[in-house]
Amino acid sequence: METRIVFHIDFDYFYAQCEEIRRPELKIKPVCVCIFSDRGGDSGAIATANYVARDFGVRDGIPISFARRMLEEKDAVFLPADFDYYSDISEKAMRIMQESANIFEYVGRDEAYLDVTRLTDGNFDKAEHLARQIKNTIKEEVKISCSIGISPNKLLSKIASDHNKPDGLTIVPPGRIERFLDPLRVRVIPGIGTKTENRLSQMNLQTIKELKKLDIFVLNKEFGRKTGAYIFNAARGLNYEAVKEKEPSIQYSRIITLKRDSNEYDFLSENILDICDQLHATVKKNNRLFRSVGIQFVQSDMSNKTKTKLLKNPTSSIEELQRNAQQLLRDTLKDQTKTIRRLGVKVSELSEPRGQSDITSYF
DNA sequence: CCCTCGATCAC
DNA sequence: CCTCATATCGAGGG
Repeated sequence: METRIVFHIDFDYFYAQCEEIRRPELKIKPVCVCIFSDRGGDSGAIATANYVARDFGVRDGIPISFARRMLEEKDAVFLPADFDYYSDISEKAMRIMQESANIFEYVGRDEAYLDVTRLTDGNFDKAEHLARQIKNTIKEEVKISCSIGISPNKLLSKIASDHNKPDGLTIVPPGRIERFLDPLRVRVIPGIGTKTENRLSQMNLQTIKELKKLDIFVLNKEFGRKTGAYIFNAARGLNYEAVKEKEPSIQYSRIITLKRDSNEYDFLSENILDICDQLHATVKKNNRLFRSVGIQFVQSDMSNKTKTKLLKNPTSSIEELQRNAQQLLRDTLKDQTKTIRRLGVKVSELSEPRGQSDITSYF
C-alpha cells in the first residue's frame, strides 16, 4: 500500500468569520454566534466565537449567559446563528476544494478531507504548494481563512489542521510522525473526549508519548475492542481509513428545548407533534422511508433517556411517525419521575422508496 | 441473530 | 447554566 497524501481543511471560527464578512466592523469586537433555545432570554449556547472573544475565555458550547459575563463592558456582539447564510459561504469554499482533490469528503459545513495523492504525485512539497494555492483561492474568492493539515492519513491531518490556527498550515510527512505526536496531549486525538481523557489521566497518562506505554490488552479491557485498537493505533499515528465521498445519512433527528421542564403527557405530546412535523420535512426532502422511530429525553439533571421502536414496514407517513412517537412517550412516562428539559425524535433504519436502486429491494 | 438502550464524541 | 445532529460501540435481553 502506497503512502497517501491527505488534507484536512477546517474553516477558522467559521460562523463568526462569516458574520465578519458581511459586517467587517465586527472584526475588532468580540463576536459570539449563538443558538438561542426556545426558553427566551439568554438560554442557549455559543456555537462559535471569534478570536477576540476567545481571548476573554469564551469557548464553543458554553452557555450564552456565561459568555455575557465574560464579555461585560467589552462591546461584544451576540448574534443568532444564520445557518442558511453560512451554508452558502460553505458551498462556495467546498467547490474550490473539491476541484483540487482526487477524492473529496465533506464532513460538515466547516471541514473536509481531500485525498490528493495522485494530484501531487505523492510528493509532500507539491502538496504544500497545492495547500497554499487552495488557501489563497478560498481567501480571494470567498474571503475566509482556513487551516490545513497535511499527512499520510485522515487522523494525523485532522490533528495537524488543529495544531496551528487560525490560518495555519501544518505538514506531517511520514518521517516526522512520532516527533509531531509524542509531546501532544492525548485529548487531541479525535475520539478521545473529556471522559476518556479523564480516565487516562487517572492512569497518569497525559501525553501521547505516555499513552504509548499502554499495551493493546489493557486498552481493549478499558475501552472495548474497537476503541482500544483505535487508540492504540492513533497513538502511533496509524490510520487506514480511506477518504471517501460522504454517504447519505443513516438517521435523522430533531431535538428541542421545552419552554418549561415538565413530565405531563399533554404538554409533551403537543411538542412531540411539532418535532415530528419538522423531522418529517427532512425525511421528505431526502425522499426516504424509515423503519425505526425513537424519542429522547434530556431530563432536568441533564441525564438522557431514550426509547426506540422498530416498525413492521418502512414508511414515510407523518401520521405513523406521530402515532409511534406519542406511543413511546406514553410508555416512557409510565415510570418517569424526573422532569424533562429537552425532547427529541429520531428516525432510523432508513431506505429508499421502491423502484429506486437499493440492495434491500431485491424482491 | 435481532432488538433496545445508555455512553461517548463532537457538530 | 447546559444548542443541535449524527455516528459508533458495547452490554444485556431474548
